Amino acid sequence: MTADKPLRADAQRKREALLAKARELFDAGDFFDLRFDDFARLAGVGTGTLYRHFPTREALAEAVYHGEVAALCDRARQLQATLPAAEALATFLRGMVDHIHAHEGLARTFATLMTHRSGALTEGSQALEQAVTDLVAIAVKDGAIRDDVDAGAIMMALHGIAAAHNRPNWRTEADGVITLVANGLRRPL
Amino acid sequence: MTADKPLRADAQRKREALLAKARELFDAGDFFDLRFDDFARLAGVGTGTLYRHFPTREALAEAVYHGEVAALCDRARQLQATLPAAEALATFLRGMVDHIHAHEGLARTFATLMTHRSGALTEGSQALEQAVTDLVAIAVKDGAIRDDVDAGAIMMALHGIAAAHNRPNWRTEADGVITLVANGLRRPL
DNA sequence: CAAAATATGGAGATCGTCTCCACTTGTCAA
DNA sequence: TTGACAAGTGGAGACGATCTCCATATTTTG
Repeated sequence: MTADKPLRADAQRKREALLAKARELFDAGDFFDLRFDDFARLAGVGTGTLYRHFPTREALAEAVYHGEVAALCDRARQLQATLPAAEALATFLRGMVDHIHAHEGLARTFATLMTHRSGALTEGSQALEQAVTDLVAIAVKDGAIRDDVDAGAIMMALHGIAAAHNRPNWRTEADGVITLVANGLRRPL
Repeated sequence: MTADKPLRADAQRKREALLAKARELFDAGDFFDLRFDDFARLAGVGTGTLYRHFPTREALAEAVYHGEVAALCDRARQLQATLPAAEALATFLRGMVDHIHAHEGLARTFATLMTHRSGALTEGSQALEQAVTDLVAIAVKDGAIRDDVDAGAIMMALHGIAAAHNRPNWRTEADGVITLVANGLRRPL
C-alpha cells in the first residue's frame, strides 16, 4: 500500500517540482488562494500532469502536510523519551501551537481537512492523532493525568485552534486553549 | 441599521419561503451539499431573487443561524440568572454540544463561518461570543474560575467541536473537550 | 535502435456561481 | 377604479474555475 509503482524518471521529476512549489506557497500562505490551474503553470507543469499526480487540491495539500506531520511525530516520540509523561504532552501541544503559528499552510490544511468531510480520516491526521494517543496513554498509565478523556478530545481542541487561526489575537487565545487542556487533564483531586 | 427598508409584500413572502426551505434543509444537513441555484428552485423562487435576498450561501446560512443563536443567548442569560457562575458556564457549554448534536446545520455553519476567513466576525458569532464572554466575566468576578484565560479560548474549543462533527464518536469526544475546559477553568490551587 | 510502455500539456468540455434586464407585481395618489 | 411609478421577479446566458481527453513526447525495454 506504500510502494505503489516504480514511477518513470521524468514523472518523478515533475512530481518533485510540484511538491517543491507547493511547499513554497504553503508556508507563504498563498496556497489556498491560487487557481489550481495557475499553480500548475507556476510549477512549470501542464494541468493534466498536475491532475494526474494530485487529483485534488487537498490531495496535494496533504502530500505536503505529510512531511510536516512526520516531523511533528518525531518530536512527539522524542519528548516522550526525555520528559515525564504529562510534561511531554503539554510541551508537545505548545509545540503544535508554535508550528501552526509559523506555518500558515498547516493551519489551513488542518482546518479544511476536517471541514471537508472526507469520511475516513486522512493518513496524515491519523499519524498525528496516533502520536497524541500514545502520549496520552503513557501519561494515563503513569497516573499523571485523568483517564476519562479521550485523545480525540485533544485533537478536537487542536482543530479548533487551527481552524480559528485568522482571529485577531489568535496566539493568546490558542495558548489559552492549551492552558485549559493541560490544566483540565490533571486528575480531579 | 436594523430597520433597513419597508420591503414589499411579495418580496417578504419570497424571503420567508427561502428561509423556511433553508431551515428545513439545514436541520437535515443537506443545505451545504446543494447547488445554490437548485436551492432556489426548491424554494419556488428564481435564481435572481435568491441572490438578491441572500448574496451568498453563507449569508443565507447566517440568517438561519441567527434564530438559533438568539435562542442560545437567551439560554445563556437564563442560566446566568439561576445558577452559580461556574456552573452556569459549564451547563451552557454542555448545552451547546447538545445543540450542535441536534442541529447538523448549525455545526457546519459554525465551522465554515470560521474557516472562510471573513475578516470581521459575523454578527451571529459575535452575539454568541458575547454571551460566553459575559458568563466568563461573571465567573471570574466571583472568583469561581481562573482569570488568565480569555473567552476566546473557549470559543476556539467550541469551534473545534463543531468543525469535527463528522468524527466517528463525536459525542464522546465533544463531551471530553467540555470536561477538559470546565476542569481547566478551575483556579489553580 | 525499434517497439512498447509511460507520461506530458493544454485546448476545450463541464459545471457551479452570479449578473443582467425584459417583464410582472404591488403601491399609492388622484 | 385606474394610471403611472416603483419595487421585485425569473431565468437565459456570461463567467471563471475545475477537470478530461488525447495527439504528442519521453523513457524504458528487449
